[in-house]
Amino acid sequence: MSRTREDLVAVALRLLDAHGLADVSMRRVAGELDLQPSALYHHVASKQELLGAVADEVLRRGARPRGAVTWDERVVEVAHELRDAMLAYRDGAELVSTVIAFGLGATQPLEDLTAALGDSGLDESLVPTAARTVLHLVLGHTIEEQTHLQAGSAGAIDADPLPADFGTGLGFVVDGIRARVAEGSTAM
Amino acid sequence: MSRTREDLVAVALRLLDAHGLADVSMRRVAGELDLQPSALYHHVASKQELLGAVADEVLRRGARPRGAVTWDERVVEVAHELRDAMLAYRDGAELVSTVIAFGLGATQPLEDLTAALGDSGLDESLVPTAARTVLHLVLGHTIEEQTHLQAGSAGAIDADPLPADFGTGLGFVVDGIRARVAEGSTAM
DNA sequence: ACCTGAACACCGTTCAAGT
DNA sequence: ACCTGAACACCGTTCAAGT
Repeated sequence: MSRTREDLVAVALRLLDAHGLADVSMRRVAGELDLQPSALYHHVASKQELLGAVADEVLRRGARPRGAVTWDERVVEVAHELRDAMLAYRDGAELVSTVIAFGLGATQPLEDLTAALGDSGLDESLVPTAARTVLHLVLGHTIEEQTHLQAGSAGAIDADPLPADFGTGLGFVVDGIRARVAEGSTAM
Repeated sequence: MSRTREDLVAVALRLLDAHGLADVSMRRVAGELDLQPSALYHHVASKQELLGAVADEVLRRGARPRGAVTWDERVVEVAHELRDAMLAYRDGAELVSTVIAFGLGATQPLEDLTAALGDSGLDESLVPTAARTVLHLVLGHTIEEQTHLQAGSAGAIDADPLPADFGTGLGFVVDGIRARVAEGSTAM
């Protein structure tokens, strides 16, 4: 039977979780599918496109029902969902960050944050910046957290404390946005 | 004459700025110095160590005299210095972020932010998280800004607006930290 | 449409041997 | 101490040819 794009994504995701991002190569993916490397290019245009699809799959699998009603609780909810989705796969945070940086996928989190902040009453010219500020914090924190966790699980005496607390860092940013929301509404 | 470690760093920095991070390879650096690739390993232990030294050099060259006296002005000053230092070299933000993530250098910015926040009156247990929150924002924002600027200079009709404003995003974070400082001092 | 086989132009790193 | 030469074990991508 002929392989599908979904087969490539599934194999790449398995290699990612088992061996890390550095071991997700086109040649390895092809080998797992008993194909020549060149055959992959019938299903994806490039390795970057494949990684984009893998990142989207990581986020899709981490999707959860949302319960928050206020904008600030919604932002915190989306941030936690994103973090947990990335932590669920080895090198997940590095993968998603890379894909976002190169503009090849993983656009949902920014859209969700933008939607939540659109309901905040924040001046609409500030919404894109606020959404990106939250996104950058979540990505940066989670890369650091995951590196730390993976380093701990492979060796070390075990479980020294994380260098930063996610909820606290997120609180700084949300509090800063909230202050600007209040400022805007009193100026009206 | 025999080459020094500083020669490798200088060549790598030149390749970085001229061709981008992807073109900084051990073989290219060796070629520029008329050396065999294996000869580089007499001066650095690995490519990662060389990139760490290059990142430190980028930051060293971007160092400026500091004028701010209050903790919040100092944080903003350090943040702008870091951003400008990275923007001064092609792929500078990606390089510094990678080096920080892998723990191979570029430790000065976090130290500077930690020092500034140590004078804020913020509960000392929150200082590491606050410093990292600022650092993650600066790195994430600047990677995005530099990608956008480099994409614009290579092609496009030119200069569409940046997706986020640095000062505004930094303001959200600093305001959030300031709110916690105020909270701590009233609780005392 | 899907795949093979072969090639092109590369990588980082190790190690015996030379001076 | 510093470097060469050769090797090892890889990369992403293209393209003519097969079925």
